[in-house]
Amino acid sequence: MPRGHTSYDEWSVGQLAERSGISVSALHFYEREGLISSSRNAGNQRRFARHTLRRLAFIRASQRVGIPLATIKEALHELPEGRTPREADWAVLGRRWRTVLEQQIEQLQRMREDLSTCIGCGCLSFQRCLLVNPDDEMAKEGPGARRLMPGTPRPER
Amino acid sequence: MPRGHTSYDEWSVGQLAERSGISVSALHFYEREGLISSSRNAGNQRRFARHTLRRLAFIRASQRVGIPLATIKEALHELPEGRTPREADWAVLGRRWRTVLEQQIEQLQRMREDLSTCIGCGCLSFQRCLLVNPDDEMAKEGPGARRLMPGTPRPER
DNA sequence: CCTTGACCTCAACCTTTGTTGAGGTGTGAG
DNA sequence: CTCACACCTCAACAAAGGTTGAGGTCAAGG
Repeated sequence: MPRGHTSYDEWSVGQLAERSGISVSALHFYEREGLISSSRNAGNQRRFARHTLRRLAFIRASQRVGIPLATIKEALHELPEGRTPREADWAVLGRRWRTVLEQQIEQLQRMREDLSTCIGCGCLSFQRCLLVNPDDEMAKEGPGARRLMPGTPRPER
Repeated sequence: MPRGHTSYDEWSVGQLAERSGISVSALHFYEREGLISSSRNAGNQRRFARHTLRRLAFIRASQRVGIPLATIKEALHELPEGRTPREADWAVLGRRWRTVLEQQIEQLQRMREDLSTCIGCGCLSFQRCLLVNPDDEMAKEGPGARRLMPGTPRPER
């Protein structure tokens, strides 16, 4: 360990990567994108506060739900800037995400319904059910990879 | 309508695009990628069989669930090549997708649980719950945009 | 003293899912 | 006959979410 003096309050990228399971390059990327932040030590190396691990947990969890980084970033910007976020601060975000989650679960359940009723019953409305989904907002999105999230606005099609 | 003679059995890209709500460029793309196929008329224009609309419905529906095109393609290749797929053929795919759907719904529900128990109760295991998700396969995936699907294998990290 | 390991920056590249545009063909209508 | 319109191909670009590599710094251990 070349760069000793492992403080209890600050972690290097390497340590953070190891503890979070997120690669160093991804951490750099997240910092560039403004999802996490760090200070620098005398040798210009990043030092992350301990609570960064929570931000990372939140980021990863949100990604698993299909929320794009840009949206996650917005949410994270609602956390207090100066002090270490408390349980209550996270709870606010948690409640917001719950709503999103519930919508997505509903989406999937509706889809599951469609699959069994439209295909299962042999009716002819198969493609109407699947294709012309009445409350399908995603179809209006622009180019690029599609995600489950209603997502950020994009240029017109 | 310059190119008249609208057969009941074959559609031009334009017609298919209009009926499916999928752009012409996307249809070209799907054909290049082998998700749909067409024959050509005398003037080298694409002619799609009527049942292509069902394939498209299936593709769109699958995408809404977060399944990548490569996986959808594989599934579609299980449809009979020669004849027009029947209800029963689609039902097979439908059942497969149901399984995927159910897994994803479970994923999301577990996540919702985690959010309320780990954040809501104020316990300290927040990041353990969210970050070290025991059956999280996605974390092992490579670069690129992440999707909800367990997905196709990728090069090592 | 020199090597080694962790760190730094910056630019280039990767995949997915398409869109956009340039340049060309074919045909039905006026 | 000419125009407009739908179609064709091929190449380039887009956005998200990173990875990879080149070239350089710094401090500890042999």
